[in-house]
Amino acid sequence: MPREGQGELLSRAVWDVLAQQGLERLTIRAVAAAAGCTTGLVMHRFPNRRALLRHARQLLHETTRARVEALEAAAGSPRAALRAVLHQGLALDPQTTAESTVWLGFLAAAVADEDLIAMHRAGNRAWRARVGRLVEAAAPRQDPAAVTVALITMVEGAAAFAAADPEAYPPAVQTAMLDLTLDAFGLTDPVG
Amino acid sequence: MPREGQGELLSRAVWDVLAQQGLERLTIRAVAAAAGCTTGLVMHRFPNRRALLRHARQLLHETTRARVEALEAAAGSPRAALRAVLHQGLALDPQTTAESTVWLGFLAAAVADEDLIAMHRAGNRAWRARVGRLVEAAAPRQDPAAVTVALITMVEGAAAFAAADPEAYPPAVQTAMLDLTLDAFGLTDPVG
DNA sequence: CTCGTGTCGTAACAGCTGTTACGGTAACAG
DNA sequence: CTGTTACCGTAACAGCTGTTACGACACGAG
Repeated sequence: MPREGQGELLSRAVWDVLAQQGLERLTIRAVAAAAGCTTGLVMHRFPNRRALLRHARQLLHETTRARVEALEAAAGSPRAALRAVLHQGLALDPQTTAESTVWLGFLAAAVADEDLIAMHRAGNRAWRARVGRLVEAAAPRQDPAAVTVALITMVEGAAAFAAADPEAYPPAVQTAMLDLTLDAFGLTDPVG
Repeated sequence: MPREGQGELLSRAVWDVLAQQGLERLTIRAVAAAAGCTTGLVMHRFPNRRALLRHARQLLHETTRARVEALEAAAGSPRAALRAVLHQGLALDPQTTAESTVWLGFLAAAVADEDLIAMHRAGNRAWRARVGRLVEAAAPRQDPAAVTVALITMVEGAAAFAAADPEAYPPAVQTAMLDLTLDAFGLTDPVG
């Protein structure tokens, strides 16, 4: 029996319930059912429901951060890195669409949870700082700080819109919007 | 006893609970307490909880739409109208900040509610079409459709970020971001 | 083998949930 | 005044919630 990966298993079950059934049905019994176990294992692994949500939230943050760092390391130029990092924040496939829904659920749950809102703020400020560094390295035409805020709010809003209405915001629309904005900010290399 | 305004009174109570206590504590008893009545009045006015949420959701949509239409009618030019309409979508004061939180709560609740997600899509598409008309009238440098998507996703994302972390996204940051983006899209009049 | 320990399923608990049924009461018609 | 009707507070119901207590089982130590 895996003792190590069960925290992660339960956190992924939290994601599944959150993405498919929403925040209101995010109960311990639903999580246990999604994980294929009983509530006994859940309560044995976590002291209470809030701790389970915190772990799932932090694991989501670390997962996306690892993916972003890999993309950033694999990019050939600062501008390519910026585009790749922003690109993965959109809702372009079932994976990232579900992630956006889960992220939104956690944010809505954070309204009444002091720990969740603190985790959101820490993660969001780190994300903003990371994109800010990439923007500065990419040398935009305008103020890098304002450009950074414009880009991250746009990406997150687009992911939320696309998750809630995939037909109205298909991948082509999202990528066209992102590339157009990057170009308007002078963050794309001239074609040639 | 007001028979007419009680639906609106209860819907505003729904907003209050949603903004201050979050989606998880949005119970009929909490709504009744916020409205200063008992559950009997709530269940007499609405057949069930979902109908109450639907009414509150639709009232929020109509409220913002009326405000947007007034701003649009009062603007002197298409570009001024566009900026005013986008400006009111940001979270710049307690009023609009709470609205953003409530909007986000409804969107999170819509994951498991077929009616709410349908209402969101209808409202969002109407909003997108409205901004699209303003963008076209304002004659941007780039593709109006893509510019429209960029602007509405950015505004909604900024409102969500600001509602969740007001210190990191003060009004000056949001407005600077919006004006910078409008300028980058060629949607601001030259200063003179 | 026995024993202890960690793991986890089962069952129960109190509390809260949406919803329903019922009773009182105010307003209004005659 | 009486009777009717709509309104709404009170109380209850079954069901679900998070959490706890307890027992079964596996497994390694001695």
